[in-house]
Formats: sequence, structure tokens, C-alpha cells
Amino acid sequence: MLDKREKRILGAVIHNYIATALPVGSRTIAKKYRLDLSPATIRNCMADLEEAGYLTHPHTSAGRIPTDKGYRFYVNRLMEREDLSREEKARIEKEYSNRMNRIDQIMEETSQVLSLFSHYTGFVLAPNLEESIFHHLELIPLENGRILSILVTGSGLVKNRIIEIEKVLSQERLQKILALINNRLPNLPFKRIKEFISDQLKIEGQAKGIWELMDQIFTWDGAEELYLGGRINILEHPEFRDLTRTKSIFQALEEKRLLTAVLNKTASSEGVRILIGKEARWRKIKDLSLVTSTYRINGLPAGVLGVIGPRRMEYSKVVSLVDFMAKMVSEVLTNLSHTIISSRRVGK
Amino acid sequence: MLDKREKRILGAVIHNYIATALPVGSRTIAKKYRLDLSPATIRNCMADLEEAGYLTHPHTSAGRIPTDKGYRFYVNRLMEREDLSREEKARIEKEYSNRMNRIDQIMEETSQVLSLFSHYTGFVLAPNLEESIFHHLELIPLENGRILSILVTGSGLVKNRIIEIEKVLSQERLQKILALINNRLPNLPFKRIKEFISDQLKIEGQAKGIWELMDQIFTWDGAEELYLGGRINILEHPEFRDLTRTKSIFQALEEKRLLTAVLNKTASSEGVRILIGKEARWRKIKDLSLVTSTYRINGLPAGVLGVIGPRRMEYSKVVSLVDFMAKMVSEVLTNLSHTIISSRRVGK
DNA sequence: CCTTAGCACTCATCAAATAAGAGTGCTAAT
DNA sequence: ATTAGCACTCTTATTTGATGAGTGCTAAGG
Repeated sequence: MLDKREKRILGAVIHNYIATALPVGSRTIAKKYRLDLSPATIRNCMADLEEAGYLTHPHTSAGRIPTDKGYRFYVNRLMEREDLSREEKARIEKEYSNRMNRIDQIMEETSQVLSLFSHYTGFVLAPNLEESIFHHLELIPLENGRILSILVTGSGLVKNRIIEIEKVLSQERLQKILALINNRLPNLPFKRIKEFISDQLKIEGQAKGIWELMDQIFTWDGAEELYLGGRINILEHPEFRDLTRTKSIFQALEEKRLLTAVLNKTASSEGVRILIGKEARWRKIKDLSLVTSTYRINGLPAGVLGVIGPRRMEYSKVVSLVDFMAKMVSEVLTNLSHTIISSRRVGK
Repeated sequence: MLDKREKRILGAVIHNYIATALPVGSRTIAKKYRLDLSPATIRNCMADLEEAGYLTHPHTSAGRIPTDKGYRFYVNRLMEREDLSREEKARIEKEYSNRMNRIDQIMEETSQVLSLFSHYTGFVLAPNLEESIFHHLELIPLENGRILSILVTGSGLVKNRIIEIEKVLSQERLQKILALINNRLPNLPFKRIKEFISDQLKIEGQAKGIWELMDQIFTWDGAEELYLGGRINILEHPEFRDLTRTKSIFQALEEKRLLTAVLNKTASSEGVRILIGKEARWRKIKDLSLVTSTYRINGLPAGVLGVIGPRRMEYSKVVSLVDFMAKMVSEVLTNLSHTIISSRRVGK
């Protein structure tokens, strides 16, 4: 365990490194932070911290820079949360207010705001369908047994695609099925829909063609939608002057699958999560950190949003920002979902 | 007018500069291109070309590089089209084959293919709604007079958004209107829909609430959807080593509005269009060139696709690629639209 | 025993100096 | 009209030396 002095010095090093991106030496700390210690003492202490794995040396005679472990300790134990000022919150809310009724607009805008206020790259992973609830289905028949299926979720997300079935169903038949679905399924979570349908079909002795249709409608590849805002912000930071590295990072950002995979691994616990460098266990983003939070619809986890930036990130600010945005999005989406769900009572 | 020799030399300079990104000198040309002229002669000639505005000097004792005017001449008069090889076409078709039934997937995939085969950045501007034809409308009522409107175009594009109206319409009323619309409007171009509706309403003496609703459904902001693929490819090219410039270019790419504006200005003439550097009349992309083509649905202009890269672009190859992809997309979308439109005859 | 001053040593970075090379533009010869 | 030759310019790469930040160690002081 680190003693009090070591903590203070570690904190000072990280704080300074975050601000400057330059290796920080003992003198700097002695001068800038009122520790009342001589550089020499600090040097000794830093040597200890290095041995313990919290700091490293880029080369023999340079200052220290934090390791992943160092950042982790800072984030867990040292860092104080820097709440957003009232003005900032107001600005965000203003950025946010207009025309926020299409869910994809909300996602897009959120990723923009996250990047704008953090100066890093913002992202939003769209609501996970499995976790959503069903609201409405439309089927528009095309030729050759093709059908355009339009699926509306409880959160107002609209998913459409063209499906093909072997057995051609008549128009009346289709209408009947549709009515049945829109009558029985609303508010059912998607992950329980298939079993529900198969149960119902058994009871009512319906044909196989319908099951085939249903199966296609309610099956989708896991490719969730990822919104990224402010990719260029990455270029702002000195550690990415070097194009060779930067390029691989842009490649990583372009590969939505990668990010999606990483994000899906972060457990959907409460609050803000931080993933530093190699902790993400993904080579391509080993020099990046993620600050993420889960947003919820009606209290149920729906998706993930957050910020991607250099390991040397202003965690204290970013954490507050991400937290705030997660709550904001949760609220907006929950409201939207109420609008939609309660329409059942009023409209029909 | 340039004489034969000047043309050959200009062609050689540009060809070489495209390949190397380095200013090209008289010796290089004398050696690499069988012009049977001494460097000195070539120098004289290049001086003339410079005076005429086709070439420049970065500094006194460097080789020549082409100006916008030089590129323009090259593209218009000198360049031979380098057709795609059979293998390339086969590869593209293979990349393209799978699951191409959702229109947004087609757009996404097309932009990817464009970037993959050009090594520049590919883009597709989604079909312009104004030019599309109506196919189907669904209205799903929510509470408080909110309505989820789902609009299907003749090309299979699905647009959905939530609209609000003052006067609450009853469920039956809504159904009636919907039936009417889906009966009368199909195959009508969107740009003629509003007048059509207002005519109809007059004849049938319907209430104002309906006009308000219709107006909202068939009005949209011009924000068309832009798909970009392979942004990073820009980083591959030596002229963008310099981060300062590169950053502004990424900003430009991020600003979809900008690109959309530029693209909408390129007239929808036949075939491939090339925009070089400042010709686009937009400061931020003054160091970039665009190669674009219009794709069509049933012979009617629907949208624009193409490639964005450095001014020093391999125009001869890229032109063929863009041309090919435009034809490909036209075909795919036209087929898709047939599937959808003919469903009227079969399904209903 | 902890802290600190002092000092030798290591690297990285910067600037100036130098060298090399590419390319031009001009002149004079062919 | 073409070309060879040459002086001149400017860029780029390389070397060199100086500077300075920072460490690690040792020994002295509280």
C-alpha cells in the first residue's frame, strides 16, 4: 500500500502529465505542488513508485510518466470528480433541446455533444434490441414473397428490412397475423418474443409458414449501431503527432465492430466505468482510454455511451460529463418511450 | 493552344507527380519518358508551361508540380481512361453480393467499396427524396397528437420520424386518410405530392387538420444522408503528412453539410464529373479533388456517389471505378424499386 | 533514520554548420 | 531549334556541439 506522501506525489505526477503530456521530473513537482519536499526526496519516492509499477521512464534521464496501473490508482483512489459547472450544463441542455424526437438524431447529437465538451471522441452505442420491448410491427408485401418489415420498439427505435419467405402468404392472412401481433406482443421484451410466439402457435395450431416469417422478423445480426462524433479531436493531442500510430487508431475507430465488441464486454454495472489502455485487452487501442456509462430506458439498461481519448485523459472532467450525458439520454429516451407506450392506452 | 510536345511534357509531369507526389524535374522526364529530348529542351518547355499557368514551382530550384489548370487540362484532354480489369470487376461484384437488400446497407457498402478500390475516401449521397416516388405510408398514433410516420419510397428507402399536430385526429379518421393516401399516391413523385394533395382536398372538401398533417409528413429538411467510407485513406498520402492541414481536411469530411452542399452544386449531367482543388469553390477542401457520378433509378437521377482524394489523384483509374459503381448502384436500386413497385400489382 | 545538498553522468533536443544533390536559367556552341 | 556546360539557388540530410533537464548515488545534516 502506498503511504500518504507517495499518493500525493503520484497524484501530482499524473495531474501534471495530464496537463502537459510531457514527462514530469522531480523539480517540477517540488516547485508546482506545495509538498515542502526537496527534489531529491521526491526522486527517491518516484523511484519507489516506479519499482511498484505506477510510473515509468521513457529513457534514463527523462521525467516519469504514469503506467496503466498508475492511471488506474489515480482514477480509483486519488481523483476527485470535477462536476460540470451550471453554465456547462445549461450549454449542453441548449445544444440538446431542438428537434430531439427522432431516436437516431438523439444518438447523433449525443455523440457530438460528448466530443464537443470533452475535446476527445464521443460515441453512443444504440439501444440493444434484445433488451428493448416490442411496440408495433408493420408488414408491407412486395413481390416474390418479399416483405418489407418495419419494427418499432418501445423506445421509438424503428428497424426496417426486407425479408424473404418461401411460402407465399395471402394478403388477408398477413393482415390477420399482423393484427394478432400488434394486439398481443406490445410491451413484451424482444428476448422473450420468440418463445411467446412459438407457445401461441402451438395453442392455436397455426401453420409453419408463419413461424418462418416470425423467425425472420425477430432475428437480427448483432450489428448494433455505433455513433461516433469528433473523430478529429484525437488529432488535437500531442501524443498522436506521430502519424504511424495515429493511423492505426483511426483504423480502430473506423472498425465499428471492434469498438462494439469492447463495449459489450464492459459489464453493465451502475455508474461510470473507465477502461485504461491495455485494460481493454485490444491491441489496436492500447494507447487509448474509454470512459463509458450505461444509459437506461425506464430503469433498464439500454445502451452504452462515452468518450474515447488518449490514456492521458482529463478523467475528472470526463467522468462527470459522461455521467451527466448518460442521465440526460436516459431521461430523454424514457420520456420518448412513455409517449410511445402510453399511446396504447389513448390511441387504441 | 499547346503544341504536341508541350502536351506530352505536361502529361509526363503530371503522370510522374501523381505517382510520386514529388516535384518533377527535367532530367527525370528525359530519362523516364521516351521523348528523345535533352533535359535542357524540356526545361525550356516547362518554363513555357509555367508561364501559361499549367505548372508551378514550389521554390526556385525545385521541379514542377501541376496547378489546378494543369490537372484540368490533363483530365479533359490528355488522360486515357484505365478500365477496370475483369478481375477487379469480379472482386467488386463479390464484395457486393451479400445481403444487399436494405438500402442503407447498399449505401454503406458502396462507400466502402469505393474507398477500398481507390485507396481514397469513398462517399455516397443517399437518394434525394424530392426526386423519388412515393410508395407507401404508415402512421402509428402516439399520445398528445404525436404520430410516428413511416414513409416508404419507390426505391425502398424508409424514412421515419415523429410529427406533432395541434388538432387530434381520431383513430378511424387516421385510418381513412391513410387508406386514401396509399390508394391514390403510389408512383407519384414527391415533388408533385403536395400540390396533388391540396387539389384533392379542395375537391373532396376535407378539413384543415388533415392538410396540416400532410404538410408535415411530406416536408423535410434538406439534410440528406451521406455515407463516407475509408476516411483514413486520406492519411496514406504524403501530401497530408502535415497534421495542420490534415486536420482541417478531416474537419471538412466531418461536416457533412459542406460536402452535401458541394455535391448538390455539381450539375446532374451524364457521366463522371471531376472537380479539382479550388474548382469546388470551397476553401476547406481546396487541396482535394472530387470524382463523382450520378446514379439513377429507372433512368431518373437519384443521388451522387464518388471519391474524394488529394488533387494528385489517379484520375484515370478512379474515373472508371466511379463510373462502374454508379452503374452498379443504379442497377441494384432499379431492381429493388421494381421489386417494390410491382408489388402493387401482385400483392394488392 | 529520514531528508537534503552536491555532483557526475545520461539523454534528448536545439541550433548552427556543413555537405550533398537536385534543379533551374542562362549562354554559347552545334 | 536544340543541346551542352556551368554558375547559382534552394532544399534536405548529416554532423557537431552546446544546453539543459533529469536521474542516481553518496555523503552530510537534522
